Amino acid sequence: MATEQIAKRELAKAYDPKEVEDKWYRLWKERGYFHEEPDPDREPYCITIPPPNITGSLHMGHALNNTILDAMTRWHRMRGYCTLCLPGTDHAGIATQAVVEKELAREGLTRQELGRERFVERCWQWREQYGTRIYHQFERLGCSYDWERVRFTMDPSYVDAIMEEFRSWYERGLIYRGTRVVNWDVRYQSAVSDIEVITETRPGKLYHFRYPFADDSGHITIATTRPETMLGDTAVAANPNDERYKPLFGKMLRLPLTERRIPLIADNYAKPEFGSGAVKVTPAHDLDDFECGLRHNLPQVVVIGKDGKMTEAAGPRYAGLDRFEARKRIIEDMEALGLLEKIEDYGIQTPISDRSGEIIEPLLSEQWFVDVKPLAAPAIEAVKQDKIRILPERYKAIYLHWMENIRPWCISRQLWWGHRIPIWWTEEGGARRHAFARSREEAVAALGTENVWQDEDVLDTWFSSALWPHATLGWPRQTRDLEYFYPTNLLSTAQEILYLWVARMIMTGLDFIKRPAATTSENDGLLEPDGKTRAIIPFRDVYIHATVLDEHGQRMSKSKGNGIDPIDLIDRYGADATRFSLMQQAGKNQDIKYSEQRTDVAGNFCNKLWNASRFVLMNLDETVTGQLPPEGARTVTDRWILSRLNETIQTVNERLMSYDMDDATRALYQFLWNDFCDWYVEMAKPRLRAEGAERETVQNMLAFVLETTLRLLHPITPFITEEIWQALPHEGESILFAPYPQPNPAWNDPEAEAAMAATIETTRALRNLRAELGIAPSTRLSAAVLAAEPDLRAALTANADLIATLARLNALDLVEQAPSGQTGKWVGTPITGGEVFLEIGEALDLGKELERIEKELAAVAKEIERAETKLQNPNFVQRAKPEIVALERERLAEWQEKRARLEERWRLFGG
RNA sequence: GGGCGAAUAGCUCAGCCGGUAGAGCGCUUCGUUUACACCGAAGAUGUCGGGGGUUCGAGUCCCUCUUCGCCCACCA
Repeated sequence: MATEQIAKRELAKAYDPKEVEDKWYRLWKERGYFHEEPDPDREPYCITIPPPNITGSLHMGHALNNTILDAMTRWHRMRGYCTLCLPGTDHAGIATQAVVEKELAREGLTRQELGRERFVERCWQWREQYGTRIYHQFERLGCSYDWERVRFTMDPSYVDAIMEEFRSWYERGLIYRGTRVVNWDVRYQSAVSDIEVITETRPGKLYHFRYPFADDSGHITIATTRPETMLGDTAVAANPNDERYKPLFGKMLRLPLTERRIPLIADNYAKPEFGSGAVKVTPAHDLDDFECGLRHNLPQVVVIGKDGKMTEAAGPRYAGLDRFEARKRIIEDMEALGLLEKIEDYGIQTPISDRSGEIIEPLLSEQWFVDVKPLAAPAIEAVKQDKIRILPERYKAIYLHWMENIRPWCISRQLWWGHRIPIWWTEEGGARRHAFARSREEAVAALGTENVWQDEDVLDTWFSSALWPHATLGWPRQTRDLEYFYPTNLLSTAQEILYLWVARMIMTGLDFIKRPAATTSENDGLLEPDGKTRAIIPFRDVYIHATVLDEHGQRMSKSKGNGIDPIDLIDRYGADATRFSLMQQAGKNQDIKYSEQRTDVAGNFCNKLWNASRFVLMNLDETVTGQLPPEGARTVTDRWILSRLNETIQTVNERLMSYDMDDATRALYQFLWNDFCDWYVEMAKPRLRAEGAERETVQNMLAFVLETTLRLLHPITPFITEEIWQALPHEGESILFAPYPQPNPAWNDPEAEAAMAATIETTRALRNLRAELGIAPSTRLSAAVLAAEPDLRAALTANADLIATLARLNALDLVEQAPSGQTGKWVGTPITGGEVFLEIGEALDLGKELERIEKELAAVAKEIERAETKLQNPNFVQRAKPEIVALERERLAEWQEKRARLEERWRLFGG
């Protein structure tokens, strides 16, 4: 196949991304290019991709991230690393349960009607059917992931890892059962963790209620945004230093609408400056109140149930009402009792469940928690010591701050889809006991009775994804993959899951993966207190990519309908263009306003590459090897393009290394379009018309530079580069494994760069003259260059013919002195170190030419004035760095010379 | 309430260690020159958000204000 391509040495006339991309992806995959076995003779490079939810389909954030991941993978593969990029998916507890429940609802069913077992079966069916759709989308994007190593967070081997994690933490007492106020999602009827709650300021009301003293000696006013919780109040608190309440502490109040008597207590939690200074305390429905309640031994009265409806404890008048219905009735009732003092408009900080969008109900309930403090300590150290690098650097501080203030992690979820908590219970004589067990048998053995049942809850999805890097590589088994590929190299992800996921992977990695210090390097992790083992980091670099927003800077969301579908972009512009445009915008920025115009531009770039390649290919003889011609054969332009290429190679490698993909992409764009196409290819044209050595040299140069550029571009635009590379003379079976270009100091050539700069300036000056005089490009003229400076003369000697061709002239002569006495035939304009002239025949309008010269003179005068002012400032001359002063003097001299030449022409034309 | 980021041409964005403000798109004028009109050539376009400060010199460093965005936070 590949050999047929080589023999053809041509490309289709029009670039069709779809055809090229489908063909190559199939081939790469068939040939197993993405799969590598551990190779001890090479360095490993490994990425375990952030597993998308099985409910997910590719969005722009995925497209950006996976382009970055694949580009990094391809770059390292080409650099000779033994490379693994491991894909997978996440079972996504709440999200999946939600879609399956929705599906059931269409059939008129609820999960309760179906029963747990059958519901979980339905979830599995769903995942079989739709759970891997996104893999195909990754393929469309060109991701070179190892499809032989895909992992799912509910694979049996992955479950082993979760069991091991749970067992270890449970046995060490890090997992505990606790009764606390948790964030309750009323829609899904499950607890969610703090970081799955988003706070929104919503317009609302602040209600001021009066609570009378039990002895009818007056009342205390309290304020609340959630009146329905008052039914669960078990105290009113005021600040111990609040003079207004000091004499009253200990007195009892009558809680309106109930028969309850509650005390006025003193607690620092009450802020004297807020409202009346007194605050109602509802230990069962507010985290602060809960803690306050613990301090004062207050009863906890649950008045809102898990379904969001009022409980029996709320009293017969309210029980069974929805929480917001109850709120209305309570306000009415309080008003009727004359206990509603006032209602104010108020912006309420409202907790919203990230998943369901429901208002979170803080609720007292029994849950499983992980005490993460001891796990956080090493995770802080590893980042502080830069064993793990977090980029852009600003996220390091954010991470550290969060980790240092980390709170217990609620890991139980009242869902059915997920990993059921491996805890078994038994009850004897009213006393309950529990033990860790992977199965009923283990449970019976552990608890010593047949009367056992498993905990009903499942684990937080992040409890499983926290193990991703090592569990996907085989842990808890000591596999070859784990040994070789761990620690992984890069974790690139969105900023919103820095805490949810990244922090937790760092904690589990360091906690579970330990290796003998002697066999590891200092960079691999943290030395344990015993001095003999090392806790190993999960990855070396964390890169936080930008958020992709729409072109108006709005977050893309389904409800707003402003999302861009990357697959749609790929269909219309090609995966290469989509990837290129994403990489062009992927740097250290916080967000990307994505406009389709960027993809369009990237598509044009691919097209340009395609056509330039067609040109090169159609000008190659069969004998061309694509080897770099020997130094002696290279012309100034050849040396120049090599020098430019070398700089590009250096920039691209450096910038990829620091995750400045935007800079790398820009450098490639500019090199290919401006240096290679605009100048080198144009200058190659006349040389290709020559015969023999001259033609052969330029053919080989074109092939060599283009082939190198393709390799440089391949991580960003994999498909088009493979297609063209196969048609060019090349070594190897696929560009995937071709060596990535490395800088070669020998190609660095300031002399050639200077000569080309002069050539370009001269060409432009001539074109500009022509355009300003309105001479049709088809009119052939003669021109002359007066090279007053030896440098300019040297630079131009070799390129005069090329300049003539590029400026579309009959001939360009290098002359000793300005053509004079021929007013009306010659026009001229100064350039650096000399002057260019165009012989335009008799048609010149003298008045117009004078005007043109005067315009130029005015511009030059401005520059001279600026430089002179600067140089006349004694402070500048004395204090600025000498080389800066010298440079300024040089510039002034240059401008003065230009002025002299212009003035001379002005006089010549009768000014 | 804390923290972070952004503000540069009409639009989207580059500008590293302070030393003559750049690109792409759009715009104007030309153009079928044997790769490309998804192109080429020539052009026009800026109080670098405001105000202070440091400096011979500030888009770049410091302070401050304004606007927008993000993250964190238990204020009823």
